[in-house]
Amino acid sequence: MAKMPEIGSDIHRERHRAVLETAARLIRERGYEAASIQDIATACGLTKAGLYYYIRSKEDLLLEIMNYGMDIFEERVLLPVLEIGDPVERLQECMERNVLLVTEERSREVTIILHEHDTLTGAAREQINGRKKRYVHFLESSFEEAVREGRIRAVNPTVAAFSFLGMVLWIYKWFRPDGKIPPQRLAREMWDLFSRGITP
Amino acid sequence: MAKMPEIGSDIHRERHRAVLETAARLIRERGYEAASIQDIATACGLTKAGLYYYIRSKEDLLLEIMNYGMDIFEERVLLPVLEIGDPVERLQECMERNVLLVTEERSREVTIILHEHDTLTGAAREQINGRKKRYVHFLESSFEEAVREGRIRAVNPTVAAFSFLGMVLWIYKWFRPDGKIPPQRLAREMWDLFSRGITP
DNA sequence: CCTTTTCTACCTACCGACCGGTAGAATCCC
DNA sequence: GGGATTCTACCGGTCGGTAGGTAGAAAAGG
Repeated sequence: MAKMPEIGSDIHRERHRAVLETAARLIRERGYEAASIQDIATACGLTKAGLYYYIRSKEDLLLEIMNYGMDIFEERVLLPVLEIGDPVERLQECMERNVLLVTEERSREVTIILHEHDTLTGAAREQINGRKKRYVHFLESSFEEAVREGRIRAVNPTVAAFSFLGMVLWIYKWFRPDGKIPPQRLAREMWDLFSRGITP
Repeated sequence: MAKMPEIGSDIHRERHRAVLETAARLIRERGYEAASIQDIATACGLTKAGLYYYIRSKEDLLLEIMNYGMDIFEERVLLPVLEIGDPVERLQECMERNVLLVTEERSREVTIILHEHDTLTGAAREQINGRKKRYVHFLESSFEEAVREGRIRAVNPTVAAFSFLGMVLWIYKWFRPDGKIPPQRLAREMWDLFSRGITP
């Protein structure tokens, strides 16, 4: 019976992270089901059995990628805005950071979390769903707070949160890095639209 | 060499449509790659070989489902609003119809088009992309027209179109028919948000 | 009206390829 | 030497797809 190293060395952890990133790239490009373990192993410069030295199973690999992605999201989006006092300014900064996260090349792999939202099962699914829900609740609370303080008009916080998320997260489906709209401008114009609407 | 019936009888066409709808349900529930031909055949009450009497290949089945879905979308959303004179009223009606399309049980299978947006390849993919782009261009033109006529303020039509789409189409990821928000109310509140924004 | 042929709508049985995953040996590096 | 790492070789199962057959209805022929 093969044993998994209980405490990986630094170099092991580094290798493991490299596997996650390579696997994430492939899964984002082809989708989870279409990207086979063989493909992923080859892309990592390993055989299939060699890859299994670093992962427990294909589904666990996906879970690890999603948790890794959520870590990046929280580091680059959620945590930096958490302590902004003004709820409107907080939401604006949050949208800008989130737009940049899903548009910039080096962090686009987080969109696996978006696309494969129904792929995991059981406890793994619940774990990721829990982390996602924290974000939704954060948005809902911020909208509630902004309404309470009279900073925005009385909107339904849930509808506002999911509209916010829809605008921002849908981007991964259509945005092209070589297109006409640079990420920074997209973030600005999207907030302007969300903030003031379309009426004159 | 087996030959496909050139002109299907009415009963054949009806069977074919039933196959599409059953397959669509399965593919929406499990995803295209995860729903096997065997699963689909069994769900249709056929053997695998029997199913192939009605379809040419798995990918062609997906293409047919997407075209079928686009037909329903155009019938229930696009065509009815096409001749509304006022661009703002047109966009509002369009959002409401689109929200209802993706939320109501009997038409939810159209969301396969949304989720599997990168699954098709080659000519099939181009065909569906073409039909999708018609919708994007319709929205962009409507925003342009509304700006030109001074009915809305000067927003970027592309950003407005994709924000509109993001809010509306993201719904399939989170909406639950047994949740707290009925489709009709969601449509109304989402338009209100899109129209007036959040500022007081 | 009855037989013969043709066609529709499936079936059984199978194909080669690939799936995720593993046992156990070989190799590498300290 | 001895653990860490990666290999070869293989497992049973399933994948999309197909060759070829057939029951029964419909059409054609006498």
